[in-house]
Amino acid sequence: MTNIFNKSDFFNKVYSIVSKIPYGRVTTYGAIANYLGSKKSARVVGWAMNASHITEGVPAHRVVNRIGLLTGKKHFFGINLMKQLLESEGVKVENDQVVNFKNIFWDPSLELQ
DNA sequence: TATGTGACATCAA
DNA sequence: CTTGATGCCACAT
Repeated sequence: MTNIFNKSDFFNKVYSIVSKIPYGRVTTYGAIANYLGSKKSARVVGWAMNASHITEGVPAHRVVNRIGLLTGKKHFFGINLMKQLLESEGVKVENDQVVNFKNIFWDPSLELQ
């Protein structure tokens, strides 16, 4: 695979990982940050998502916080968009929280290999 | 250069 | 259970 990260690694790494999230699965900011080596850098992952609206191939709706809460939904076009996208993939969302989150959680450090 | 903010996570009280 | 504080890194002003 071609490495697009030369200097600003974090952002591009985040994009790379997020774009690899399988259909119908979700992951967390912390999991990504942890995979990148800094477990406490989850905020930067969030920042990357914030800038991802200009980056294609980044399904930011598949990234939620550690409890499966759609904290970033308000940053989408509409409030319902994030939920709609997830539900259209088979991910059930109730009260802005992913149902069976544990079940569909996708951990890059475990499954990306 | 310094300060503040943020789609988070974790711990202490 | 809730609230507050701290760490982390990039970006905006």
